[in-house]
Amino acid sequence: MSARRIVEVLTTAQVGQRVAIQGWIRTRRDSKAGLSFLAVHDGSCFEPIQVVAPAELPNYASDVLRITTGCAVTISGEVVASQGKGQTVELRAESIEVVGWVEDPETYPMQPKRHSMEYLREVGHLRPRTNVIGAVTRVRHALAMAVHRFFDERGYFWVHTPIITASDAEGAGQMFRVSTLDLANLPRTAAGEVDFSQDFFGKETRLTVSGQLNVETYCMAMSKVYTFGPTFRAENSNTRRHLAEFWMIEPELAFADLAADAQLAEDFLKYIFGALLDQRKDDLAFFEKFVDPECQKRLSQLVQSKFERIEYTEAIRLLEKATRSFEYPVSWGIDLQSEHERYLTEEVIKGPVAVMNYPKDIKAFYMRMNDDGKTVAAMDVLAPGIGEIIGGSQREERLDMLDARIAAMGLHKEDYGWYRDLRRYGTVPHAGFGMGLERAIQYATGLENIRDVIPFPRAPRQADF
RNA sequence: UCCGAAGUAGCUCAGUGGUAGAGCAGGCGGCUGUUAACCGCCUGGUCGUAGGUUCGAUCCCUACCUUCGGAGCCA
Repeated sequence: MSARRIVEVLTTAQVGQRVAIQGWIRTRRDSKAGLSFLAVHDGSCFEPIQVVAPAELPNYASDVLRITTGCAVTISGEVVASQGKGQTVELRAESIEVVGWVEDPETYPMQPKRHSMEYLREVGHLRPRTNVIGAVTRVRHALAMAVHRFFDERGYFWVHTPIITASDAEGAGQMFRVSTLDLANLPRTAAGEVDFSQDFFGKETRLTVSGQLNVETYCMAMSKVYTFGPTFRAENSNTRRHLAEFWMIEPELAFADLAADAQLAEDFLKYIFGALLDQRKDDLAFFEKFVDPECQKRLSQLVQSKFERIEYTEAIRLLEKATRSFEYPVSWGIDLQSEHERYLTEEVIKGPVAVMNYPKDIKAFYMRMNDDGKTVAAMDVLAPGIGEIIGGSQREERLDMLDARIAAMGLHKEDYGWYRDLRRYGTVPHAGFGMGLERAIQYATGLENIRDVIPFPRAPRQADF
């Protein structure tokens, strides 16, 4: 009998059917009525399956009564209607094989009780076995797959932009160095500087902080493209919202302006969160019950809402006439703080909003200069409960304007040779945005610390597992 | 990096200037178609590290390490 996933047994198996399952023990409860109850999970769904193990099993005393949380098992038996409350069907075991024992149950780090998220981070290799991390894993997968479906259905091509880059001019953010040089014995130039010509790539290289500049090259040929991959920041950020390694989604759309970009962002968010609501009811119900009572409501409201659009200048005006006070004072030209964004989306608009056309001095060099000469075609999508969830812009497609921006920001245009070429050869208006996958998962689940929504968090002083 | 808080049993925590307890987990027994089961007994800790004050420190002081929260940066 080949094994079935537990989700199939719970949802599609008929009473009377004989099936086998394989998984890990959550809990064991014994009844002197001559049976034991085993809760078994295999990751396929939130609910474990209840296995009833009768004392008549030949290895009941020798094996079943020694089973502890964490043991791996193969169990075959008959699907029966449950006599107890809490589940409709259960598996009446005809054979139980313990595939892998827990060698020291007393010190097995996972116990059938609620652990703190901090503790689970310390046992990152075992935390996937918990309810909460299992649920995160399924939610993360569902969102990632929805991202790919969304773009695929609309004719976008997934472009695998490089992880390693020789460009140190990608924009803000400290970068990790990539080198095979012997740190204890660095080659030096005559001037005494490190001689990177002897390094693996013959030049200085680092880990990418964004795939955007690279994906723009494919946008200028494939029209609709996106990146979806790991991104790295060497900032010494010690917060619950930052990672040194995270996954980012960056679509880029040719022959498009800022309005089209904002519409794409709206359609995108509604699609991926709608898919999540549809596919992961079990996990979202868990998050709603134990993590964040608002999470499902927040998602369904976003999916059903019409996103507002307001100008940055209008946003400032709304903030200036707010009755409440802010820690950071508001005036035209400032970058919006988290408290400002939350106020706009939660108390003024009461829904998602795209804030458009920001002052040029607080935005990146590649964003398109508006005719007013003061603002650039940037947009941030703000959502209740989180603030900024997406940031994007129309890109500067005019070479002379781009060069002026590069110069004005103290950058060197010779560092942007291939990027400038895109403006010299068949340039077109184009736009795109970026969204951090982990931020989206936090939004969906209500989990407060970003280190709990990525399998193996990388942060300052944290690279375990 | 800055500000604040915390590090006591496998886990979650309580506690006192005279070297420590509870619940859960684990072991044994009892009971029960059980639902993080329940009841009894037992096992289990050089109280983050290094100094200092003191007759004596887990408790007071200093430094360091780590974690958590906030800020900055941002996704």
